[in-house]
Amino acid sequence: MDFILRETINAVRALYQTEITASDINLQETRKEFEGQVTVVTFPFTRFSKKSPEQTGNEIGEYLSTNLQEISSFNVVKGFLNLSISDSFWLSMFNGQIGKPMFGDLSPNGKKVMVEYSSPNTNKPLHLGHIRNNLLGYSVAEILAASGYETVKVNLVNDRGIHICKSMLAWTRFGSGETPESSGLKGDHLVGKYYVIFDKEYKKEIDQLKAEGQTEEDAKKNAPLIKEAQQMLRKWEAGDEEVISLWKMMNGWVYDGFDVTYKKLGVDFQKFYYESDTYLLGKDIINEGLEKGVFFRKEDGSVWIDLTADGLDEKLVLRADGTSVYITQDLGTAQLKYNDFKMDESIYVVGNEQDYHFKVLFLILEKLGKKWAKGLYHLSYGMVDLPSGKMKSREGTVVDADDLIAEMVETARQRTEELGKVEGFSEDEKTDLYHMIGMGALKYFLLKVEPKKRLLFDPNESIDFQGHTGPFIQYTHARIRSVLSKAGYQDGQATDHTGELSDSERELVVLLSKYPETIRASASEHSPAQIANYIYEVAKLYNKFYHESPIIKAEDEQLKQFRLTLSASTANIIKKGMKLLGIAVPERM
RNA sequence: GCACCCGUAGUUCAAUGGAUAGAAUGUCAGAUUCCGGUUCUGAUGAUAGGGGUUCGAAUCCCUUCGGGUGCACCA
Repeated sequence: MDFILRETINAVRALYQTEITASDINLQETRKEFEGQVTVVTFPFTRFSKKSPEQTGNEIGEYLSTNLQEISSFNVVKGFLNLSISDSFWLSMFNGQIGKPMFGDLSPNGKKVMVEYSSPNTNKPLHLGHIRNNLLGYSVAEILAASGYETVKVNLVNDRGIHICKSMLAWTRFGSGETPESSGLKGDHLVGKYYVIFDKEYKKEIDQLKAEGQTEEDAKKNAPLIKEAQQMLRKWEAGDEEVISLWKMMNGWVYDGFDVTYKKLGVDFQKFYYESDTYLLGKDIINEGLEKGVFFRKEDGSVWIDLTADGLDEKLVLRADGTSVYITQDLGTAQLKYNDFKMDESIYVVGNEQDYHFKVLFLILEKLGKKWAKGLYHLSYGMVDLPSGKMKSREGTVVDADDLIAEMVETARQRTEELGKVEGFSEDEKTDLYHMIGMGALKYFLLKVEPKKRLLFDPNESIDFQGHTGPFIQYTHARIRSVLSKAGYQDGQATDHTGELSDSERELVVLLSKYPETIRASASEHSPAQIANYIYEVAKLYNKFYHESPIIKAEDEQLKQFRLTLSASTANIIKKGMKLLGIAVPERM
C-alpha cells in the first residue's frame, strides 16, 4: 500500500503546504461495517488543515481518487477516510504476487541472529514449561529466518552443579547399577528418578536429625547425603576421574533422552554450549570491568557493580574467594557466543522469573562498552498453568513433556477415529497423522498466546477440530488440498479472471496480501502469536469463502480457475504460516 | 517491605493511542449443508475501582484493589 502513503504525502503537501513522512500516516484496514479496504486516519491532519476532520478527509479523498486510478471510491466517517481499491487492482496484485508459490518469501537482510532456547538441566526430564520455551525459541528462529535473517539456534545446557551430583549420588547409593537398557526407562527419566530418590532420602535424614534436636536449618546443612553431594561436586571440580566418568555416563543417558523429546517436538539446534565448559568464564570480563572502573572491589575482595543510578541494586559479580556467580558465567558466555558467531542480535528465550537477571546482564555489558550489547534481547515468557492448577515440582503436579506428547497423540487418535475419516490410510499414515494433529494442537495452543502472558493450557480444548485451534487450521488446509485434487488442479496454474470479486473473495485476497507484513511484525516483536492469529483468520475466512463461492460447481470456467488458484494460494499461505510455528499440515485428513 | 509483569464476555484468547472493544467456546433461537467434522444469521455477555493526559485511552501517567514473579556470595 506504499502508493497510498506516497500520494497522501503529496496530498497533504498540495492541500496544506505541510511536509509529512510516511510514519505520520496512520493506515489501517477498514472495519468491515464500512465500505472500502484501506482507511487513512485523518484526525492528525486537522492540526494543519485547520478544518474539520470530515472536510479534511473529503479533501484528501478527493485528491487521492483523482490522482490514483486504483482508488475507485471513498467515503468519510468522522476522521476516517475509507478508500475502496478497485477489483482490477486486487486481481492484478493476486495474479502478479499472491498467486505465486514464492509469495511472502523475504530476501536476506544480511544480518545474523542467535536464538538461545531450551536450556535444560541434566538432572530431570523436560516438562510443560520447557515445551513452551522450545516451541517459542524454534518458532521465533523460523520467523526471523523467514524475515531475512541468518539464524543460529543454540542450546546452553546446564550440565553441572549440585543438582547433577544429587542424581549421581543417589544412583550409586540406591541404584544397583540400573541403566536405561536394563530398566527400559528413557535416560532422562531414569536420571530424574534418582533425583527424586535423593530428595526423599535427604528428607528422611533431615527428619531424623530434627528428631535428634537439630533445627530445620542445621539439619538441612548437616545431613550426610547433602554433605556427600557437596563433596562429590568438589571432586568433580577437581577433575576426579571416577566422578567425571560417572557424570559423563549419566549425562549421556540424559542427552539420549532429550534427543528423543526434541525430535518429537520437531526442534533442533546448530550448537550446544555446556555450562561445564563455560562456568569458569567471565573472569576476564571482571578484570576488564575493574580496569574500566565499571566494577569496584569491596574490602573482603568481592567485586560489585553499583546500578542504583539505573534504578537497580548493587550486584555481586565475583565472590570474595574469586569464584564465579551465575551472572559472571553469563557475562563470559555472552562474550564467548559473540566471539563464535559475531551475530548482530541475540535472543535469550528464558522464563520471566529471570527478567531482573537479564536486565542486569544487558546493562552491565552495555556499561562495559560492548557494542553488540544493544542487540541482546530477553524473550521472556510466562508460566503455563493447567486447568487442574499450578505446576509445582514439589507437589508432583508437573506435567512431563513425554507423557503430555503421548497423551496429545492418543487423544488425536481417538478423536479422529470417532469421526471415522481415516479409511484408506495405511498404518504409517495414520501414525503420522495422529502425531501431526496432536502436536499441532499442542503447539498452536501454546503459541497463539502472547509470550509474556501467563497461559492456561487445556489439552482437551486445544485438540478440538473446531474453533481457534491448530487442528481446525490443519483441517482447513486438508480440505483445500482435497478440493484441489478433486478438481484436478495443478499447483502454479495461472488464472486470467478479470471479473468482479465477491465480498469474501476480495476479503480473502486482501488478507492474503498481508502475509509478509505479518511476518515482519511478528519478527520485530519476537511473537509467534501474531502469525498464529493471522493464520487462523485466513482459515476462517477461507471457510466463509468456500461456502459462499461454489468452486467445483462454478458456472464459468475462468471463475472456477480463479477460485481454485485462490484456494491454492490460501493453502500455500496456511502451510507457510504453520511452518513458522513449527506445525505440519497434512495433505489430507 | 521494595521492584517487575499481568488484570478484557461464564471460560480461553485478540485489539501499531483511533470508528459501535473483536474472535473462539458455552447457552438459546432460526436458516443452510457443491465433499466432511459444516456454514451463516440473530440473541446473550467484558476493559477490576478511582483520578489524569489527549480531538480520541483496554492501551500512556498517578493511585487503590486482586493475581504472579523476583529481591541468595544458588543456577
